[in-house]
Amino acid sequence: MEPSILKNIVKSRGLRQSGQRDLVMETFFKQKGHISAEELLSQVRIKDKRVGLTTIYRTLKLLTQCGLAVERKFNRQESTFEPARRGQHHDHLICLSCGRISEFENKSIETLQEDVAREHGFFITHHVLELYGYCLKCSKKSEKKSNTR
Amino acid sequence: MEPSILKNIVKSRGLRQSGQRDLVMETFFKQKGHISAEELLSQVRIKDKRVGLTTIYRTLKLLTQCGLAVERKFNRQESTFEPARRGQHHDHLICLSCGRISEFENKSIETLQEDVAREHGFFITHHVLELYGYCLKCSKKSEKKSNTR
DNA sequence: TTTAGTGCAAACTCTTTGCAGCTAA
DNA sequence: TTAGCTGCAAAGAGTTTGCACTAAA
Repeated sequence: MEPSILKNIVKSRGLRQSGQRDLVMETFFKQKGHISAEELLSQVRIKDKRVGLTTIYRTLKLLTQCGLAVERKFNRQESTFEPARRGQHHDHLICLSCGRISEFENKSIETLQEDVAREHGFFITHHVLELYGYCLKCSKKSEKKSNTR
Repeated sequence: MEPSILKNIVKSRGLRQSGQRDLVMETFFKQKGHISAEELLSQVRIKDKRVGLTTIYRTLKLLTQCGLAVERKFNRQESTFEPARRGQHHDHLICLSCGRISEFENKSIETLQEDVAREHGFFITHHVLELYGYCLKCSKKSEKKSNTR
């Protein structure tokens, strides 16, 4: 899916195709979840040890600018990136224990957001909705622990 | 309101009362909105030029740990802090043009969030809902500009 | 007198930039 | 041949930490 779009963008912007960039992009789109620059680097370095962090950042920036990647900052300092899926907005559940990130979509919430915006004379371009807490697995674990205590 | 709570915390933790910390806290609770460490420093330095950024960060951390302040990261790298109001959760509208932050509360959205969490077997501890876009003033400005163009 | 608090400078984390060499077109 | 691409090292921004000094109790 992505490769052709990518090649067009690379061409139309007068950019060059390069081995490193191809590898970074390929690796990025192969994984599905949220990945940090550092994590992507170590994935990429499995195939080519010479790639630098700078190239990772530059490629991710390029992808983000083209709308092919989305940058997010959850809890932490560091950014994570995920492949953009056209027209498919979604929000996130972030487990504070295991760090797992799941996604959800809820049209009713978005409608209510628009209502809020209207009341405030505000025009929404985008939003961030992140639910922090504990996933099923981690809730069960801590339940067990507190029972046997 | 806050001073007594503060003094109790300071006492109960074996901390000392100090001029700088008092000034930082006083300045912080006097303003209502969202303020960055850097901004708070310049406010504080109006009254006492010798206070350092370190003290600001240390005091804000203390307040955050005590639950008297809430740290938020909107768009940018830098954190902003706001006085916590007990039991009063609210979410934010952030104008991308003028940077103004307004607040709202919407129980229906929160109920829907709980529904989503239940579906995923997820236990929510807290959430972040930020609506980015343009406030009324800024929308009007850009409208004018594009009309006269 | 003791020990927490302070400011400075240095360190740290994550990200970006300058630069000289490299390489696709 | 000529730009864009690269990795490295250095620089940035925001925040934290080590340290010697100061000051509250």
